[in-house]
Amino acid sequence: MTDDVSPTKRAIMEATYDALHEQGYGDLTIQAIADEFEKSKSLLYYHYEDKEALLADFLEYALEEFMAEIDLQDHEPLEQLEMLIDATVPETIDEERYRVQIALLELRGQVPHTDVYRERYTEIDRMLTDRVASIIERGVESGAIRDVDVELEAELLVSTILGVQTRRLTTYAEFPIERSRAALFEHVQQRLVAAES
Amino acid sequence: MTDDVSPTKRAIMEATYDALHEQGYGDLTIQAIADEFEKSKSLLYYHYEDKEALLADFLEYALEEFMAEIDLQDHEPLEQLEMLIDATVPETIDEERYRVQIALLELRGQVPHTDVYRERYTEIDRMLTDRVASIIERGVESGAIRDVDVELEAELLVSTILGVQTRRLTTYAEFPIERSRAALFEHVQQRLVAAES
DNA sequence: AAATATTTACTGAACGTTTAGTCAGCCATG
DNA sequence: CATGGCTGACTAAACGTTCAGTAAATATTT
Repeated sequence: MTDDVSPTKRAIMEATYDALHEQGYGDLTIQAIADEFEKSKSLLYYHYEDKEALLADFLEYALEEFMAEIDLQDHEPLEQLEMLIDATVPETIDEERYRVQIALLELRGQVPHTDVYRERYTEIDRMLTDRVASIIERGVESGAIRDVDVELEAELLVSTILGVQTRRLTTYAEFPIERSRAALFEHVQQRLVAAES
Repeated sequence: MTDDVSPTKRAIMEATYDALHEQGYGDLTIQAIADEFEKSKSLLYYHYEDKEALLADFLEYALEEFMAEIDLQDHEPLEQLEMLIDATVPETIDEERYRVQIALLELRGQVPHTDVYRERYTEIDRMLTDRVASIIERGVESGAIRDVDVELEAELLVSTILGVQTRRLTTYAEFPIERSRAALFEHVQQRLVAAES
């Protein structure tokens, strides 16, 4: 959907972001989306069969935005891991990233009751974990990373990142994000970096 | 509320659990709660001013159940940490624990739009982190744990636990819970346990 | 290239249903 | 016979969804 989609559908997705941001998932009505949308409410039904279809598409849209953010360049494995942390748990979080993370948090809560959502989150979780695992694997091969259990380390890192992200979004602003970031970076250093020989 | 509450209010809380479990937060209506409740819908309004008040009370109720689950006995610090992991991320998750965790996951998604929720989750987050920190501190004092940055280690462990919990609940059953548990236990060993001298 | 038909994007008003919330009154117990 | 716990019938507003219709763009015929 990233590029090839009609401007109208894109506008609907943006309106859904805004509505979700203002109302939360519990009060997310078609009317609320329409209110954030320049065109009419009925147009939503021209483009989508029903509310469920619209929201399913929105989740895909939001996940694409998330994946785009962590599209890492060619770098050393250790640098890539640090870039990943920096992208998922940035020191200061701008409006754009904030609304993506909030949206994904809200929709995740709906997973236990919507099978399509569960599939999407499973998919993204696996993609992310595999991505991390392959970075670590490259590091092991090049000698930059110790000969660790690759899958285990990937699981651990992904979980910790998600945990920090979630706690940051759902507690007050005083949440010690610098401490958590430091802990994440140090975690990578201590568990993964090969001892100098 | 754990003990001193009327049976009716308790029944309302249980009905809310069931409704939340069947409908999800998005479709959680007063009627849905009443349907899971032996008595009438109007009675809900006899006991609570409105839906919001009922849900606020429910969150408190659910958080108490959660806290009760991790009420650790007197044990060695390292044992306590392992008990904490075992309570929050059990190998197999029974119905009771599952519905508590699901409920807390769903309500957490609502935090960005409901200040009362944010306060509660901030509170529980802080309590949990402080509890972990004090366990680690005791370990350091007794020499069972290395002389680490206590707050940092507590942050890291709490985040990782939440991350594992969340991923487990929002991906398919194939989620490698054993690997995640192993990683958590190993994490405690490797980062916290004092080297034998 | 003018005239006509068809399709596409879109709207406003309306539909039946469901929602949160009210209220007059009932029925047991003290 | 008063009071606390409780109910069923009710309402106004909000809900998701439909639909008849419009105006502009595009395709087809003449």
